[in-house]
Amino acid sequence: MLISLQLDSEIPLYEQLRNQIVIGIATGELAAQEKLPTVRQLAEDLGINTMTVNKAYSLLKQEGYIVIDRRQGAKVSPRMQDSLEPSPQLEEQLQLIIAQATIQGMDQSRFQTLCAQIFNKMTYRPTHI
Amino acid sequence: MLISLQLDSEIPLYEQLRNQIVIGIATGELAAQEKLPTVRQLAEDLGINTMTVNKAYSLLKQEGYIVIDRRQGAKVSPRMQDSLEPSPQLEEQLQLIIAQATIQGMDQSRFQTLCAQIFNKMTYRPTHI
DNA sequence: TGTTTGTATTATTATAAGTAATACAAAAAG
DNA sequence: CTTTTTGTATTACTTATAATAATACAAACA
Repeated sequence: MLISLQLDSEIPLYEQLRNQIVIGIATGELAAQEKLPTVRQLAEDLGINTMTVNKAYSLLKQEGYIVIDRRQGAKVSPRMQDSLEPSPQLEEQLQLIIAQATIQGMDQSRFQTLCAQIFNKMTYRPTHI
Repeated sequence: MLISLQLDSEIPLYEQLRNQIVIGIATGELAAQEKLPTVRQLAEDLGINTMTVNKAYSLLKQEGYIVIDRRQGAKVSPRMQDSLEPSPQLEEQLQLIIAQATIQGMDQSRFQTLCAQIFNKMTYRPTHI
């Protein structure tokens, strides 16, 4: 999986890394059970510090996106829990985005078209038991 | 307009303030041409520093959401420019949100229902010339 | 002429980001 | 058992940002 970091971004490196891995999981570029690079390997590839990668991995682990074995390394979680209701944070973020889009003159139909295009790239399916 | 800040949030105060004003404009709670409180007044009401409010106002001004006269104070911009295409930042943020929603088990139809609910609260309409 | 407005300036404190150098425990391989 | 590789914990340092504080200033209006 290709990861590109913007060093001049206002978004912290560990957060950029976390976000791209989340997107990678959702698009299917990172399959379930797939093994992620080691923190040392990824740090070397990206030219950043080991602890910065570790911070991203720890965050992903805490959020449930990946599972970490001491020796096996980091793997994509087999599946996420189906939340019956959208998380409040998701709703807040979405409200802000829609507010900005509205003020910029984007109407609902164009917004939904954009959403549909993005959804079409998401091949992630929770592994039902 | 009611503004509530979370002091223990990881989101900076000036950014929370900026976000809530943007949402207020989109929902119509803040009408176009409406005068915002002075930085001193708002700072006192919220119990925060004047410069923190000023930072939020400066950001909103820079983004085009409000117009500032030296004596008149801050007003909601009469209208925003209709951007023909969605801004890359909007698309990036939306992609991340949809990725997270997908992994959490939310499908496209439920997502669009949520979007529709939020859109229904947005009464902002650009003032066409 | 005052008063109120946003703003510029300077300083201080606290927190976060990023890097760096190690060290350690667990697990697999030899 | 020994070695190697894994994530992780620790400590330290530098830099940047957030927030507050106390002023001061120029523009605009009554």
